[in-house]
Amino acid sequence: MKKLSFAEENYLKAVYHLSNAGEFDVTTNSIAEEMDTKAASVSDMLRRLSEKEMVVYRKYQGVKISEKGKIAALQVIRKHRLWEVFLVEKLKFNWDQVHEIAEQLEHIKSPLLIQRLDDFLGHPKFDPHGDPIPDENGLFKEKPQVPLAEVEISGDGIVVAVKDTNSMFLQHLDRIGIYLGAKTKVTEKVEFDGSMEILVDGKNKLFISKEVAENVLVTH
Amino acid sequence: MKKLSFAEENYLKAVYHLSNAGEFDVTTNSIAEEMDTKAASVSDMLRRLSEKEMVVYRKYQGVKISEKGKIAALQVIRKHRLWEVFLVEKLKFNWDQVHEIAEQLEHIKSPLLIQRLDDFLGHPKFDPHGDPIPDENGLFKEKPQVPLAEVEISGDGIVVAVKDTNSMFLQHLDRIGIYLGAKTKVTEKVEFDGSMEILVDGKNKLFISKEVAENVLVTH
DNA sequence: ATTTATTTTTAGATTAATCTAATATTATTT
DNA sequence: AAATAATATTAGATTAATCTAAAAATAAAT
Ligand SMILES: [Mn+2]
Ligand SMILES: [Mn+2]
Ligand SMILES: [Mn+2]
Ligand SMILES: [Mn+2]
Repeated sequence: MKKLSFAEENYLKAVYHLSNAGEFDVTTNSIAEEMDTKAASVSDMLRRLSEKEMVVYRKYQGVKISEKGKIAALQVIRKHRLWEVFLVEKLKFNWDQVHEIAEQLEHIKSPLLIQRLDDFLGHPKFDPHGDPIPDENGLFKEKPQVPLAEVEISGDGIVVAVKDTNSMFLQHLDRIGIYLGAKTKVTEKVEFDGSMEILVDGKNKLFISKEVAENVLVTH
Repeated sequence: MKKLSFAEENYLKAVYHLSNAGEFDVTTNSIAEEMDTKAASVSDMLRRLSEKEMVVYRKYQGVKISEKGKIAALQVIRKHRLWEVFLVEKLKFNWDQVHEIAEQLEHIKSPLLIQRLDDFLGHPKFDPHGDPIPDENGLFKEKPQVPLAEVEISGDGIVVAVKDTNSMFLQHLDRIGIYLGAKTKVTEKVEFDGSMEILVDGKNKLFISKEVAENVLVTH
């Protein structure tokens, strides 16, 4: 099994994520949108990934990631998230600055490097956005988590992850004072527009929009 | 100025190194040999780099790196060497294991990343092989250095760099006990084969071959 | 059940990077 | 100075990854 190109790794990651870790079939157009490319390019790449048995592809029917593909995708995801931890923990980047750089670093090929990096970082289990880091075998467990938007009134929680990792969104969270580990209590829910009032760490009263509520994930 | 491809960066680095930092013209064949590729591929790439004004290329006459090209090459070299320091100092790699990985890492594009990495490492001036690390402006100073082979008998020195960074050579140095910072005294020189006897740190008597003597650089 | 719209694939081009084989240029030797 | 050898460039293919436009398949609407 020859090693994958950057493009192939990126496609595999997209298929993995869009299928929710391999559960559903994924459409050509959804991949094109996710990767900001054209459907024609996707079809072509799917044919090639299929020849390498990284995906199960039936023309016009959608694509599923194979076991082999899932293993490869999870290693790329592992690298991405470990590098993000490195950037935040060691190089003092903010969590909104690390994604693009990790997109590059995730393609560095050296199992030993990743093993050493993992050691250096103390085997972190989650990245700066609360996403779980797969181990060498692709295994990981996620924290149970639910969007703030779905928490019932007066419900408590702890922020454990963000769904969107867009830089603007993360900067907004910084500005209003929401961070991983923050304690939340939903004090009011507005039916009309999905916005809500929450209490952060028992002291900061915040009004957050539906968009924010849907993209902040809490556990309790 | 659009950013350079990995291939372009690698060619630029080769031209820079082979020309001894831009002093001489470089031949097509020497680049082909250095990069383990074919002369035809080199000609093609030189034409393209020339269009981008990264090199001054006269067909059949050889190539010189331009000022623009030198700046680009030095930034890649800076990244390569900083990453090597990171791998050795922080991830506990041995100096013979870092080159291939740095060959990949040197192409990551993020000025901020390199600035932060440099901070994190404490602004090192030399890499694990004793090579100087250019600053953000491409400036650096090398230690005065001479191959052990050229040191006269009974001459003292300190090992400051290695000319060859091949893994086998570095492992050999590890085995016989030569390392950066070691104190050397030439105790005997054999005309016949260029080998010599040296005293390391005033206590270890070593016989070293011409090959070793030519690739260990000392200062005094 | 047709027709229409949407989605997906294929056909044909393009660009970067590589190769082999053929040609051209420059250097070296008679 | 001509012949030969060494070096370098071009011509023509190939592969990966992308694109636009055309064709094919599937889904939705009449
Ligand atoms: Mn990310
Ligand atoms: Mn992340
Ligand atoms: Mn190196
Ligand atoms: Mn080095």
